[in-house]
Amino acid sequence: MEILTAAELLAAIGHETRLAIFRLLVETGPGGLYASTIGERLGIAPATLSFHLSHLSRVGLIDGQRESRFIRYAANFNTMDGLLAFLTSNCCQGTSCLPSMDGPDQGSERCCLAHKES
Amino acid sequence: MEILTAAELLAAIGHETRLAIFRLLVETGPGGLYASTIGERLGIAPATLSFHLSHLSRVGLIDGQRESRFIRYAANFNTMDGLLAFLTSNCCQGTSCLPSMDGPDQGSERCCLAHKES
DNA sequence: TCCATAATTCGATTATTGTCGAAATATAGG
DNA sequence: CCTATATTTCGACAATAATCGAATTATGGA
Repeated sequence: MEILTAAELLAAIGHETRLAIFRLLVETGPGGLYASTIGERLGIAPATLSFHLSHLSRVGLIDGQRESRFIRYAANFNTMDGLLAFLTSNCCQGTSCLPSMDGPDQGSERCCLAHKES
Repeated sequence: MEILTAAELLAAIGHETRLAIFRLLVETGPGGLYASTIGERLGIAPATLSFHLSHLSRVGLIDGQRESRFIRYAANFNTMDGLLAFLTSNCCQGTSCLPSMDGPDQGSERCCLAHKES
C-alpha cells in the first residue's frame, strides 16, 4: 500500500463521526446496516450522514449496495486489513525488538507493532 | 481506548507528511532520530516539521527528548499498539467469522480484523 | 561574552473540511 | 399518476488546518 493511500484511509477514519460509523459496521460484520439505521443509531442528520458515507465509500473502507429503497453499507475488511498491514510493516527494521535480549530490560516501551498474517 | 482519542490519533497520522514522519520513526525503532535528521530525510522545512512533530507529540504517538542542541524523537509503540487494538476489537461480534462455515463460501470478503495479543 | 546551530513560535495567508436546511432523485405501493 | 419514504446533491456558511519566512529561544563551544 502506498503512503498516500494509507494517509487517505487514516484521514477518513480520523474523524469522530466517520470512525463511529466505521466501527459500528465493523462490529456489525459483513451483513452491514441500512444507511437509515446507521443514522438512527448514531444520531446523525441525513445530509451529514450521506456526506460521511460517501467519503468512507470513496476511499474503499465501506461498500454500499442498494436494496429497493434502502442502501446497505458494510465495512470492507480487505481494505482495513491492508491498512493494518501497512501500519505494522517493517517495524524497527526487524532488528531492534527480538523476543529475548541480554542484559537488563532496556525499558518498558512496547515494541514492536505486529499484526496477524494475512 | 475512547473513540474520540482514537479519532485524534488517526487524524494525526491521516496526513501524508505526518504519516511519513511516523512511519520513518516506526521503521527506525526505539532509538529514534533527531528532528533535523527527519527533516533532511523527508525534505520538510523546519517550521513545518516542528508543527507536525508537535502535533504527533501532543497526541502521544511520538516522544521527544532533548540531547544537548538536538531533540531526539521516537515512535511511542504503546500508543500505537493501543490504537491497533481498538481498531480490531469486537469485530463482527465474534460470531460471523468463524474459521469454518457450513455451506458454500459466502464470498471472498476478508473477515475479521485481528491483531496479536498484547 | 559572542557566535553558530537546532528547534520552536509567531504571523499572515491559503486551502480544505464539516454541517445541515432545502431541493432533487430513486424506489415502492396504492 | 400520486404519495410516501430513503437517500443524495446543492448551496452557503463557519470552523479548522497547513504552509513557511522571519523572529525567537535554547544550547554548546571558542
